[in-house]
Amino acid sequence: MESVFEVIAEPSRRAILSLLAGSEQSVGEIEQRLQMSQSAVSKHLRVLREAGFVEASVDAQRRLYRLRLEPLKEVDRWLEPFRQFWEAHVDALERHLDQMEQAERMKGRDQSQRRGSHSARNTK
Amino acid sequence: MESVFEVIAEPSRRAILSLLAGSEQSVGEIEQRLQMSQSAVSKHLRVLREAGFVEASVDAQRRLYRLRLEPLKEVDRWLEPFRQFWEAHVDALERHLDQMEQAERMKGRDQSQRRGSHSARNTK
DNA sequence: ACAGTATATGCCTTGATAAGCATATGCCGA
DNA sequence: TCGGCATATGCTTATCAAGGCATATACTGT
Repeated sequence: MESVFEVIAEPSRRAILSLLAGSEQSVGEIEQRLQMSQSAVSKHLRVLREAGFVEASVDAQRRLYRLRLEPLKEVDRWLEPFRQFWEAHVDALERHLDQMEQAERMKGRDQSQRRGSHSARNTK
Repeated sequence: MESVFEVIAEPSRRAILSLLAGSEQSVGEIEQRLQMSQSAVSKHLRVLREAGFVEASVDAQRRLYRLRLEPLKEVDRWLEPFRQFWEAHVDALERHLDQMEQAERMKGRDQSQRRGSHSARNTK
C-alpha cells in the first residue's frame, strides 16, 4: 500500500477523507457517521496516516484526526498533464470536442465480438 | 473494478495513460515501450476501456488506443473540495501552518459534536 | 486500584486481482 | 486457401487487502 492511488482506491477511505474535509473528527465520530466498525475505521486511518493523508492529535483517550494535503496534492500533480487537455483552448479544440462527444455517447458502450461483421475498413 | 480510483490504482495502468497522453498507441507499441507482456497490456487496456479511460479504433489487425478524458475529470472533480485548501497558499514552508490554521478554523466552526458516545448521545 | 471509555492491533477467513502461459479470434497478403 | 501477425481471452496460481472478532493498550475519574 505504498502509493497514494492505492490508498484512495478504497471507498471507505475516500469517505473518511471527505468527512475530514469538513472538520477534524475522532475515531468514534467517524465510526458513527460512516457506519463502519471501530476496527475498520482504525485500520483505514492507519493506512491513511502512514500514507500521510491524515494526522492525529491526542485528546485524552481519543485521537482527533484531520486532513493533510500533501498526498492529495500528489494526485493533483499526476492529473496535471491530463488536465491540460480539457483546459486547453482553440488550437486543440477540435480533438477535445471529439473526446467529449465520445464521452456523451459512452452510455451504452459495449464491445461485443461482432461475429460476421464485415466492416473491415482497412486503408490504414 | 467499478470505480475510476481502483482503475488508476495500478501503476501499469497509470503508465499506459501517461503514454497515451502523448499520442495514441497500438497494443504492440505499449507493450514495447512499457516492457510488459502482451497479455498484461491487453488486460489492462480492457480494464481501462471498460472504465472509459481509453477507446480503440481498428487499424487492420491492430487496435489504436487513445485517451478519453471523462474518467480523469471524475478524479479531478473528487479532488475539487480538497483543492480549495491549498489554493490559497503554495509556499512549501507554509504548508504546515496552513493546515494548522485550517484545523483551527474547523474547530471553531463545528463544536456541536464533541464528546459523543456510541450510546444514544449526539446532536446535542 | 478499579471500572469504563477510546483506540489500536493480531489472527483468521474470504474475495479480488495481476501476471504468465496457452490458445482463440480476426485480419492481412500471396 | 494458407501462414503469419496483432490482439483478446480462458485458466491457474500467488499475493494481498478488507473486515470481523477478540484482545491489548492507554487514558480517565473516583
